[in-house]
Amino acid sequence: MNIFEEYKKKLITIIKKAEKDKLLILPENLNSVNVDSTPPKIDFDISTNVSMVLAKPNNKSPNDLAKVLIELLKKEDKHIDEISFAKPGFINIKFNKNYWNNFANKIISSSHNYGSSGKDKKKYLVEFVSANPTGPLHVGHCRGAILGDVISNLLQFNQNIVEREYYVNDHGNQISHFNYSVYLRIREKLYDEKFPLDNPDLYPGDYLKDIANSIIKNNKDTNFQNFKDIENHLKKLSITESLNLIKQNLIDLGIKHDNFVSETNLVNDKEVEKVIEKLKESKHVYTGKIKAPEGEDNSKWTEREQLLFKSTDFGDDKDRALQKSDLTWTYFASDVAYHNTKVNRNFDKLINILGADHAGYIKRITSVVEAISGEKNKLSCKVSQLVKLIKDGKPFKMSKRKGDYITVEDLIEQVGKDATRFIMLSRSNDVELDFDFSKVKEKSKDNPLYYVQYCYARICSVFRNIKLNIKDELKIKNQIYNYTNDELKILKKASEWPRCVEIASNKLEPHRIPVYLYELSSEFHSYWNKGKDDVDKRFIDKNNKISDDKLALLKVVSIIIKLGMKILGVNTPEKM
RNA sequence: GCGCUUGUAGCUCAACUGGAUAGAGCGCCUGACUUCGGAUCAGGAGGUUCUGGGUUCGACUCCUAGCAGGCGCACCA
Repeated sequence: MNIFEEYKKKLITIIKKAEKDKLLILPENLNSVNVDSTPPKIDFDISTNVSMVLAKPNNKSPNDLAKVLIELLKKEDKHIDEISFAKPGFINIKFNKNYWNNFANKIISSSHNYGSSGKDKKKYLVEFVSANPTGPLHVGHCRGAILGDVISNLLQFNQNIVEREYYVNDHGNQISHFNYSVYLRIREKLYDEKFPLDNPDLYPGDYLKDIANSIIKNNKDTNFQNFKDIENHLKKLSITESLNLIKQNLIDLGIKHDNFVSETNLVNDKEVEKVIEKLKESKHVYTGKIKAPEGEDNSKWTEREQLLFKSTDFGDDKDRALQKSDLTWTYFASDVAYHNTKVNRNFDKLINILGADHAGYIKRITSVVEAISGEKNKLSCKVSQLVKLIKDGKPFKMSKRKGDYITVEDLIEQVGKDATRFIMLSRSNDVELDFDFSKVKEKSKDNPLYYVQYCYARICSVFRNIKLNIKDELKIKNQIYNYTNDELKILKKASEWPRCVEIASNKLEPHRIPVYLYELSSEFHSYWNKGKDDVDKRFIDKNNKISDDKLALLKVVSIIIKLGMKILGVNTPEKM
């Protein structure tokens, strides 16, 4: 139930009828006709730009046109309390009490899906995290993880089918280095050999000691003397160990993937060859040379013939290599194979969440998906920007190589899952995020999460006082309310919720949800405090009774906060 | 050099997918606790939306040319 959308439909019906009656001339399409909420300072409920849009084709000023339209609307719509023209050409409408009664009742009766649009349902695959299985997640991964999870939640809230997937890069050189590092940690433990900390290819982090210990403990019969003999076996063990660390991190963050897809399996199943054959047939793959980038040091550049994907056909600046000089596949090649399996699984839309340092990768992978599927915009990529960690007012640098970074475990332990999620989500994903560790920890009162949770807790406290359970369905016999202007202000905000969800979902911008919830909470807190001076504005009267008007209002606000926080994956405690 | 991305109040960020006088938080100044929970509220100061052009009835938003920061640029993933 989106009141703006409903009104737009109504409006268009009315003006189309007026066209038939030769009262108006309509332009070819009415796409630019909008029905919006009014800015807060304007004391109306909704506004439309229709008279500005129609001004030109009718050769009239918006003002003159508005006079005609206002008369039409007054005649056709019984819910209008007040309607007027405002410069530069808006028509503002205020609804009558009856309208808002119906509105409140509708929200209460549709409490589980208020704001869920359910139109244009699709089947989505969301790939996110996909961090190399070489160790636990760090704070940087965390933002993308939460982003992917909440985008999935949003799409599910709008009744789409969503699969969450993790692509496990368990194949290339980095994994081999990682595996060898685990091996050396095992030798360190078993044969008392020092780990070579100066080798930049190796992973020195302390967690490898834990992995090594665990492998030793669980494989007592294995002889670790010769690396070559056990390399492949050990690789499996190492990957399983580090994936378990990652999975635990994800659980701590409240995230659960449906599938983990292994790169090694794709390679072993010859999926890469299959897709390359397919792309050769469509002339998107050829053998050729790539030029060195200009302006960079290319003294080490050796031009050579190699298998290339023609991504320049799709607007990329150069074609991309599929095969390394040793004739093994590049990361890109197996990712092409992976995306081919995605396309074959018949999803309507694919979504990838990438880290900021992989943004340059987007063009080639969307190109490949277009080449395979023949569909433009089949795959959309979202980049999660860096998280700048700040500790005691100073930037805190991380290095995965040095094993010197804040883990998700630290983060959750110190800040908490809910605060982490809420803060990381409250900024647009393509803006860098300052995450001040000490601030979030110490001054938790300044945290916007608590502002929203507190709003919910206050509502719960009223329910407790009148011996009602917030979780129960609200039963009001006589569903007629008499809201004051202060209360209507909150309902007006509540009416914007479906639009917030719709935009957040269409643009894949979940930060709109926490921003909205904060605003809604703000309206509520403001009203609450008016009760200090004005007894009529308190929810509970002297006799510990509550009016139906106020009870319904509380229920409406609580419903939206609950739904919103659920999308964010954040709790709404009844007491704080 | 090329590509992507960001630039809004002192700081951190929003801005309803082109709308009205650009809004919050923090910080600064002033005020409200015997309360349905002060983790809250009311008010004040604070702006050339990086710059120049363009499209539009209308631009923070779109186009274009710059400026500044970030990320990336074969045989890593």
